Amino acid sequence: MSPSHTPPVDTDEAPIKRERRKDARPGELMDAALSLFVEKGFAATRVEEVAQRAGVSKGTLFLYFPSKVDLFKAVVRENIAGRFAEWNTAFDTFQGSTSDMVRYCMQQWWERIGATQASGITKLVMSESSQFPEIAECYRQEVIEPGNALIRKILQRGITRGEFRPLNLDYTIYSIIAPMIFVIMWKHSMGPCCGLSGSGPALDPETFVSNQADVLLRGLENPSPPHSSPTP
Amino acid sequence: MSPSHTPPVDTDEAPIKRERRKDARPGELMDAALSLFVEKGFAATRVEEVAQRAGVSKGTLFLYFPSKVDLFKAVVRENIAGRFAEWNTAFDTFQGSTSDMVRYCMQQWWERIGATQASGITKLVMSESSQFPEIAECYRQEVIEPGNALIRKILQRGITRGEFRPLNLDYTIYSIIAPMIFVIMWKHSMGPCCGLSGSGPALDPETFVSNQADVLLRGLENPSPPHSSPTP
Amino acid sequence: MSPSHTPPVDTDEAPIKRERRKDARPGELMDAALSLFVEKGFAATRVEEVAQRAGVSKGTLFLYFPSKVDLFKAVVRENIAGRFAEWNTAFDTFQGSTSDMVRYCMQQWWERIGATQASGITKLVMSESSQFPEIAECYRQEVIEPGNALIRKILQRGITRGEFRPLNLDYTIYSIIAPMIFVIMWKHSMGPCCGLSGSGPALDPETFVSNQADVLLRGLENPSPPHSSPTP
Amino acid sequence: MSPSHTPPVDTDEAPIKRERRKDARPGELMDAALSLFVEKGFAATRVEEVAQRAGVSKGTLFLYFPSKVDLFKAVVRENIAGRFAEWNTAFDTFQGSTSDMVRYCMQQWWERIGATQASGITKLVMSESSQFPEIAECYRQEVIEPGNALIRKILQRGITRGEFRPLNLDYTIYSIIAPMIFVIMWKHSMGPCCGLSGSGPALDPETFVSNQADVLLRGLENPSPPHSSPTP
DNA sequence: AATGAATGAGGGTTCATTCAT
DNA sequence: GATGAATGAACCCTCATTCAT
Repeated sequence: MSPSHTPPVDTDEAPIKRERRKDARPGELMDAALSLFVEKGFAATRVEEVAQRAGVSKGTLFLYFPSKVDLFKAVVRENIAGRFAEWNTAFDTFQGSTSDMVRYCMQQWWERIGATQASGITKLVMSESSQFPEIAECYRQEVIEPGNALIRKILQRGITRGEFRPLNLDYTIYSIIAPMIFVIMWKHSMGPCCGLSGSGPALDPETFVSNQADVLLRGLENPSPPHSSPTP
Repeated sequence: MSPSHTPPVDTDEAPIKRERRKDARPGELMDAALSLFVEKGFAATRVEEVAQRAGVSKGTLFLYFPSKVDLFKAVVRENIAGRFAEWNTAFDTFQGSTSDMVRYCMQQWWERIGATQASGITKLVMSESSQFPEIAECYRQEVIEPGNALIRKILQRGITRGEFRPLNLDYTIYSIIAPMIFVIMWKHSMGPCCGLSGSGPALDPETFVSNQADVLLRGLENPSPPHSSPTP
Repeated sequence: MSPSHTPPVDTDEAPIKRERRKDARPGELMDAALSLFVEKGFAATRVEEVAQRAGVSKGTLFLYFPSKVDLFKAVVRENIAGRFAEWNTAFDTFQGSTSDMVRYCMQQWWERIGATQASGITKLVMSESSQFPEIAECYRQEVIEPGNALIRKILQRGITRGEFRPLNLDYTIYSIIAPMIFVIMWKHSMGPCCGLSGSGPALDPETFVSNQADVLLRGLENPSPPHSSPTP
Repeated sequence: MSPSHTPPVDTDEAPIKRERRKDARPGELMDAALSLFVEKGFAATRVEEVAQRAGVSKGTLFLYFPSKVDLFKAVVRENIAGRFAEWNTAFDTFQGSTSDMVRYCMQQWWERIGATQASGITKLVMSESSQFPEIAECYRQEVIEPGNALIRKILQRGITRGEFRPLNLDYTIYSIIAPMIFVIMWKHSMGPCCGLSGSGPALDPETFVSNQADVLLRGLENPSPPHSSPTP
C-alpha cells in the first residue's frame, strides 16, 4: 500500500513521544486491519487480532474507530476512495487519444489497486457485502459511484471526439469494470490454485489487463475514424 | 441446481419409507446449505438454519456431516457437476458462424447457470475458496479446466476459419469468462445494493451479457474478412 | 414467592428426566433472576450469575429468554401481573363495605407483594426504570394500568354507594398507591438502616399499612353517611 | 442545590487564579456528578461525562476522588445539608391552625425540595442505598431524624390543641412523609413514562400534594372540634 | 437413527482506572 | 497539577458442537 504507515514495532531510535504515537495509531490500525481483512475476510477477522497486530490493546482500537464496520469504512477510504481525486485530475489534463486514456486508466488501476493489498478490499466487498449492507453501501458511494462517473466521462470523451462509435454508456461502463473486478476476484480466489503445476499457464494479471484493453478498444473504436485513427 | 434432491416438504403422496428419507437426508441438507451459504455466506449461515430448512433437527445434521466445514465442502463438491458433455456435443454439431457460437454460448451459459441457483456455487467458490483451498482446486478440475478447453476450441475454430484475427488464446479465453464471472458476482453482491434509488440504473444481466458479446466479438472478429460473411 | 419452583439442587430422588428439567427451567431461572435482581438491581446483575444460581450455563438462559430485559419482563409477569385476575375476581364477589374492601385490598397487597421478594421488583423499577425504558413500559402495562383500574373501580363503588364523598379519582387513586410504594421503597432502602439501635422505632410495615388505611379512609368516607356508617 | 459551586464556564471576568480553580474543583465535580447521577443513576453515569460537564479531564477527577464510588458518597453527603434550622424557626413562629401548618409544610417542601434538583438526592438515596449502606445511614442522620422530629412536633401541636384526634405519632409521621417520597420517586422514574398517550392523565405533583393534604387532614382532624375554629 | 437441551468458548463493545507526558 | 491515551476486565449475546434420552 502506498501510504504505508510506520509499523508498530518499537524502533527505539527516538523515545517516540506519546503524541507521535497518537497521530500514527489510526494509520497503524488501518494497516493491520487491511491485511487481516484481506487475509481472513471481514467477518472472520476479530478486532482483537487487529489491535494486536497494530501493537495496541482491544480497547485502544475503539478509541479511534467507533466500531468494526467503521474501521472497515476507514480502510476503504484510505486505500481506494482517496485515489479518485488524483485520477480525476489526470483525466482533466490528459492529452492523448481516448484509447490511450482507457489503456492508461486500466493499467494505473491495476498498479495502484489491483496489484496492491487494496485489491483485497474489493474482493472482500464482493464476497461479504450481502451480509453487511453498510459495507456495500460504503463501497458503492466511495468507489463505485466515482469510478463509474470517471469511466463515463472517458467514454463520453471518446464518443464526442469521434474516436468511439456511439455506445450505450450504462452498459459499456461495465465492459471496463468487469475485467478489473474479475482479475481481482481471480487473484484472490482461484489464482493461487490455478497457476500450479499441470494446470496450464497461470493468468498473469498485467498481461490479462493489457490483452483485455486491446480486445475492448477494438470493440469500442470507430471502424471509420474521422481523419486519423489513434492506432496506426 | 441440477441434481435436485427431494425437498423436505412431506408430500405424503406415498408413505415415503423411512429408508428413503434416510438416503435422501444428506442431499436435502446439502440443498438447504447451498441456498443458505449463497444467500449469507459461509460464516453467517447457522447450522440450525440449514437443519431447519432441511426439515431435520440440528443434531441430525451432525450425524451426516462431522462439522460445518465438512458440510460446506460436501455442498460445493456435490454441486460442481459438469454440463460439459452436453455443451461439447453442441459444439461439435454447431453449424453457424463462430461469432454466433460465442454469442449462443454466452447466452446459454447465462440461462442455464447464471440465472439459476447454480450461479450461487460460483459465487461461493470465488468468495470462500481463499479460506478453503481444496474447494478452489476442486472447482478448477471440474469446471475451469473443461470450460477453458471448450472456449479454447471455439476460439480456435474462429481463427482457423478466418473469422477471428489471430489471438493469444491463453488470455482471450478469459475475455469470455471474465464478464460471466463478473455478472454473477455482481448479482450476488453489489447488485441488490446498486439498483436502488439515486445510484443510476441497475445492471440488467441479460442486457449486459448481450452488450458484452457485441463489444467482445467486434474486438475478436477479423476486420477484413477473407471473402464475405462468416455465415456459410 | 408463592409459585415457588423446584430449586435446581439435584435431589436425585428420581432420575429427573431431561423433559422434566426443561419444563422447570424457566421457573428456576425466573426465581434465580428475581432474587438477584432484588439483591443487586437490574443493571448490576449479570446474566451469568442468574444462570449459575439456577444451576445452568449462560447459554441455557438464552434458550428460554431472548434477552436480559425479556427475562425481567417474565419475572414481572410471573410475580406481580399474574395476581390481578384473582384480585379482580375478589372485587366482583366482595360483599362488605367499600372501606373494608380498601383495607382488605391494602393488606392483601402487602401480604402477597409487599412482604415477599416480589416487592423488590417494584423497588427496582422505581430505581432503574429511567435507565431502561422497556422495563418502565412493561411495568406500566402489566402492573400500573391494571392496578389503577382496580383501585378506580373500588373508589367508584364507594362513591356510588354513598360511602365515600365525591372524589377526584385521578388523584385519589394515588392516595392508595403512594403509601404502598413508599413502604416498599422504605423496606428496600432506608429500612435496614433506620430500625437500628438509637434511631427510634423501626417502621413496621403492617402497622404502617393498617394505620395508613385508617387515616386514609377517614379522609375518604362520607361524614354524613346515608343511613348507617359501615364503621361504628 | 443550595451550596451551588462556581460553574465550570470560564467567565473570564476576573483572571480566576489557578488557586481558586483548584479549590473549586471538587465542588464543580460534585455538582456535575449530582445532576448526572440523578439523571441516569449511579451505574449508568460515566465518570468521563462527569469530568466533561465539570470542564476537566477524566484523569483530574481521580485526583480528587479515589474512585467513582467515593465520588458518589461525597456527592450525597455534600448535598444533604440541613434546611431544618430555618424550618424549625418557621415552626416556632407559626401562628395559624395546625392544619394550615401541615399544608404549608407540605407545599413548602415541594417547592424547596421536590421541585428542585435536590429531590434528585432523595431519589438517589432511595435507589442506591441498598448497595451503599453508609449512604443510607448518612441520610438518616442528616435528613430523616431532623425531619421526623419536626413533623412530630407539628402533629403533637395539633393534638395538644385539640385540632387533631389522638394519633400514634410514630406512624402518622409517615402519613406525611410517604406521599412526599412517593411523588419524588414517581417524578424521577415512572413519571416520564406514565404521562404518555393512552395511559391516562399524568400525575401533576402540585395537585397531588394538595389533594393528598386534603385527604390526610380530613383523616387527622378531630371530627368534633372542642369549640370552633382552630385559630386561637 | 433422531432429537433438542445444554454447553462454553469467544464476539464486539464499554468504561473505570492508570500513568507517561 | 493536569491531561488523555491506553488498558483490560467485564458485559450481553451467539452458535458450533455434544450427548442423554
